Amino acid sequence: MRSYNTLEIKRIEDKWRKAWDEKKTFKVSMDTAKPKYYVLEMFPYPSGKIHMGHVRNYTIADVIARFKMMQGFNVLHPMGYDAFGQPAENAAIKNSTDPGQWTYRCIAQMRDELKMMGFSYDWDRELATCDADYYKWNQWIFLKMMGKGLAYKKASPVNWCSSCQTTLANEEVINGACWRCKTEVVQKDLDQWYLKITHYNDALLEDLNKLKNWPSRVVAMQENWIGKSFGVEIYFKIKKTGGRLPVFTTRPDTIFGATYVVLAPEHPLVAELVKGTPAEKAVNDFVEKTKNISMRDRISGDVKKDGAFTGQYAINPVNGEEIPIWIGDYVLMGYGTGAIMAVPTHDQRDFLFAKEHKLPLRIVIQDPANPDAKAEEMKAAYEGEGGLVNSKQFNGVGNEQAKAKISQWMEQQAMGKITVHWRLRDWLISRQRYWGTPIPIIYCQKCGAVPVPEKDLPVELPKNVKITGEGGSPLLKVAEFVNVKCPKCGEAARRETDTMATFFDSSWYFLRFCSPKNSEKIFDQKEAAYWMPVDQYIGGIEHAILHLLYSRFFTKFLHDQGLVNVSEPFDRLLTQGMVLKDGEVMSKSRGNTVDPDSVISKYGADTLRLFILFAAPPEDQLEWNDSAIDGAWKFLGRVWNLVDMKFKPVDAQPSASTSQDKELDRDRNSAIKKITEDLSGDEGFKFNTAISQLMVLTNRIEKYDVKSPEQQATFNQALKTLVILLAPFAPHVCEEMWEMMGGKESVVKVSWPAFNEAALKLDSVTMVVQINGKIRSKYDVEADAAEQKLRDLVNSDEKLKAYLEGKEIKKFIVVPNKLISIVV
RNA sequence: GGGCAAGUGGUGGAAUGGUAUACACGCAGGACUUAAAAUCCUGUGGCCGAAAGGUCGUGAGGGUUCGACUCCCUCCUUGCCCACCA
Repeated sequence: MRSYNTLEIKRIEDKWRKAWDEKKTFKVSMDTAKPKYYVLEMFPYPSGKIHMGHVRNYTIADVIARFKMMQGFNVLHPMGYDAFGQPAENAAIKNSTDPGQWTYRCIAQMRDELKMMGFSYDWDRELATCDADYYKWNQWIFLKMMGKGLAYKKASPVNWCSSCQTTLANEEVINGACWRCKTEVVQKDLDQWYLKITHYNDALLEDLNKLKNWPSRVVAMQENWIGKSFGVEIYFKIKKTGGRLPVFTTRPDTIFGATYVVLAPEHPLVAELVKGTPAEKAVNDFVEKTKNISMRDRISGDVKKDGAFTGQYAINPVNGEEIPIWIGDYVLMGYGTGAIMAVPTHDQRDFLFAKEHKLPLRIVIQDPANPDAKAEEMKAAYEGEGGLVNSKQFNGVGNEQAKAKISQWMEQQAMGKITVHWRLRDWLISRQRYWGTPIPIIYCQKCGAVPVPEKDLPVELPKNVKITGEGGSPLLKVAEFVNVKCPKCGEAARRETDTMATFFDSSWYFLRFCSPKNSEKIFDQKEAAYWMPVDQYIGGIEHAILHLLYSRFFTKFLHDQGLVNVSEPFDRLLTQGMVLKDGEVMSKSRGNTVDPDSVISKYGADTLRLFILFAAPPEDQLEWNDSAIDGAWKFLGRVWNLVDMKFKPVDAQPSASTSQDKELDRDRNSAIKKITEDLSGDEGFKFNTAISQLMVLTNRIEKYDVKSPEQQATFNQALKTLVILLAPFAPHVCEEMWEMMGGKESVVKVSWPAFNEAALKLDSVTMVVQINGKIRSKYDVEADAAEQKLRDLVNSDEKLKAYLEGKEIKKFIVVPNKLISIVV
């Protein structure tokens, strides 16, 4: 008898981790004869220690990977590190170390911790984005995009984080603050590199329809972010100059109700409009004032609508009316044309602005519930539906219908143009930081911005650079990096010193995993054609927009270059829930973390894996519970004891003679069926119920009474099945038990068992009798009993007499093998 | 303001039209032990009842149905995402 205790478990886990490493059990290569399965978790930033969020994410992936291996798939399950980024620089400043050294040290530690969990990675494919042979291909992609006009430089107001001393993408600004450090973001005019993600507006939106196996909320979030809106660009005329003033609206049905026009303070026409007029000073003061307000305050939901009158008028093309031109801080330069027509009666924001500045109102849509409404008496804008009024030839038309009619009419009359506007902006990728991929550009006095020739890639990031955090790219101070010759004309030139946003690195790593060692190409096309798409992707919901949108963009670009044959990278997506402690997200700053290390040293990795999957469905939040983990430990101990003490090799065929034999075989088969379904993921992965089914089978096996060699064979068969089914969840201890039961090779090489439908059939079933919807009796009857037989049973039932006597049976409903429902 | 989830015992959760609370945690009682830990056994939604049994019960209210945690309508609460986007 071998005891089941912490020490023994530690010995077993070490033994099998070593065996997997030495035998390269999880090494995989392309094999067109076998069906492939690519399972991938969002790779970590290597901060050193793994946390429970990682454990949860990677355990989910590992169970799927191992299950698919046992089902006979050729499974690609790689791991790598998203290794560029600011924390390394921050650590460098704090500890005066080199970001590179710090990062590689963290990677080494992280690798050890991942190995402790027993994950089934093909370690030969490991990569880190800070390796030059990885980021070389970042530069390559950048140049390819540039060649297609999809990477370009422009001067524009950008989001600037004064704490991180760098620019940020729109996607990195959360509620007007930096996503990383929560510092308020300010606008700065800078000349920066952009990727033209908007080139793929339509495809990114359209193809969301293909993502049937993504959580609907992620699809909705992306749809929202891309933000397609249909409307009309209406050409107002500026009275003074006769120039054209286009405004964008999604409500052309309200055009006859426009009583003023508002421009964004940043609108290029503002200065020209007021130059030399009495309004000039007031307007310029207002523009200055808005500039100094942070974006966060400007969009803080404050309903007060500030603005200033330009003294100028615009002419409404549909009726020739002259209406005042204002500027207002509620109009944003970044959307539409940066100018709006205001219809205060039917838009709440316009309503508030009109009230604030005493501007006129006119009703053009009649509220059916309040047909005699007076514009002057309105307390709020009416934004509902209704028939048009005060709208000339369109009076009486329903406003939804009027949208189309008026749009078409305006287009015919050349008063405007039917247009589509997008919320999605081009992606700003320049970062004034050191620890990232150098942007492969050389600036020459004569030739301008010259791409570094492909043969000169990678542009290597210089080592031993002093990081001070004092602003400006640290690379600026590295003379031998900056001063180069122009690749075109050979004259002295200057290298770009900004690096790429790290989201660039993670936008295509799943492709590199297909052939990570290829030094000739970004990836081997044949390998990518075989492995892509990722069949199952797993990660946190926090990447619902950023990373997942960028990855889709890159895949579409590389698809268009003919490099990859899929246009969407991830077939199925699972967003796992957060791990909580005491009702709050586990985090260092809250001080409520549980260290996976300490759990592993007490219980082993298998218990941790089992608990984290059992405690909640994968998408839900998971509340950490120190005592509940004992349950997982005890369960593994019970299975262990069965194998250790009750398993006895026997030369006999399984018995099926007694009812308990048949029952055990039925339990075995139904466990196979249920667990196979739960792990298939067709209706979501249900690890928690799969584990409960393993517990049920264990309970049944424990109760089974062995009295003959044949019954020992039945018992052995059930126990072997249990260990096989448990193996993806608790791989170390299952390898050991499999070996104890005579297994010659790794349990992951054993085929996943099939279930026998016939064995699931019950001889007798419990049927429930309902009278008027209430349960009044139960019978054990043979399966598939005829209705007449059930009627006889009901009629002879003494218990039911009280309910049936003297009453007429109106309905007699039989649900086969489940229940009888009687209505009296 | 818009969108998406979710609301079930003391706790995590199960059941997607058919016996609500599977499986665990916790708790209570018992066995083993000098004792404890570990392990094993039994019980465990509320109320009434000695028991048999009855009755109520899945956020609230209504509806469909022989039958509703499940479907429909109205509302409440919580979480997440988006948001002066015209």
